[in-house]
Amino acid sequence: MGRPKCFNREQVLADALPLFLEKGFADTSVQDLERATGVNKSGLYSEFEDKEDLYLSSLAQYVENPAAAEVLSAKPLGWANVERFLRMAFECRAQKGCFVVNSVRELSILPPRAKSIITNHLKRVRGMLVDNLEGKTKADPGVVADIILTFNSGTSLEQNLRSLEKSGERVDVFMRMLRSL
Amino acid sequence: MGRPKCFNREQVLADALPLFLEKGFADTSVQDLERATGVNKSGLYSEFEDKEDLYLSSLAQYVENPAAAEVLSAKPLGWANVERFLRMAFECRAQKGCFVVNSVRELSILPPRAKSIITNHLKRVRGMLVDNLEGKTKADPGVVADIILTFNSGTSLEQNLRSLEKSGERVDVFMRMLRSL
DNA sequence: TCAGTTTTGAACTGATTGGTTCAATATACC
DNA sequence: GGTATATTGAACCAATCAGTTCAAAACTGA
Repeated sequence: MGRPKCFNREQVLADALPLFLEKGFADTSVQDLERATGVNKSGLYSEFEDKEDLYLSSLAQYVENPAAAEVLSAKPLGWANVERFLRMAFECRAQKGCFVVNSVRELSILPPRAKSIITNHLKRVRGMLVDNLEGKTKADPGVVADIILTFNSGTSLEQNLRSLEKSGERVDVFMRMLRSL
Repeated sequence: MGRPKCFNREQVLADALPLFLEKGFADTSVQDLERATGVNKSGLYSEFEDKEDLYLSSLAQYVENPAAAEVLSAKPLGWANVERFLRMAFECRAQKGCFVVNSVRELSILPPRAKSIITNHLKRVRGMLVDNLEGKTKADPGVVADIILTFNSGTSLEQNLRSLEKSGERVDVFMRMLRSL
């Protein structure tokens, strides 16, 4: 044994996340990451291969967050879960949008693994949405799930821009639309 | 008079646009812009103050594009216009999403004027949507317009990620939802 | 206390960034 | 054709980028 490292991988990822979330990959410098995490370059590069690796690890940890999964698998399945899922975008992640959504915008300059992390995650959420919709709508549950995901992406994106006021009413009306199908 | 410049401002903006659209502001270098526009640095810097100015000018020209305005002001106003507007996202801009939507993701590192260009544009489109919805829905037309804009943002964003197959069906179902309100 | 092992901070590298400078060049007008 | 004026390309700049190196420091186990 030697000197123990004075940082914790998961904590570093958690500290890096809001930075990547706000500035994206390209405009976040390693120096920024040092400041935000409190870990020196040599520390970071001993734990992660490069900036891309740190970003991907941060993204991977983000999608492992069980919050969304919990909401969508609460019994009994149904519209109530969908509505809670949509409202999470404003409340739970009241920060600055969703890391996954923001990453999509930068896909073209991110390593290919980013795309697979994101598509896997979306596939999982879509599946859970379908489970909640099965038998609850006359329309194709897959298509409805896609519409919900699209609406959610739009919502997350707009958090970079709009004030969140009155967004509750938007979800109200959107849910009425969904239920009336 | 002296030597006439051998490039055209609007053409430069048009050439720069797909580059900014794909890679965003931060990851597009001036060298990239030279290549894409065929105009040398000194040419670019004689026409534009800096990279931000070029980006903003490109964005401003983009939102002046009359395509969306034409679709939404075709007589008679109504659902058909809304549907055509939503389908434009896949067809007309079959490229890689909407410049406005992609800019939102980068707002935090863009000059403040970007935000005002974008909010102005969204306000205009929202107004035109409301005009098309007035009297056509029992719900608040403003809220419905917001939902349409949110859905459209989501759609544009996902063009960075998904294949466009079956997206037509999504619009079909979404329009049914809207009409049933 | 000391040997062995690991982390750390700071200095360093080469490439690239946005932006400037300026002499050479190309044009228009007379 | 000559002259005034404007554009051009290439060299140049300081700052920053991601990433490396390594000696000094800090810890463990004995």
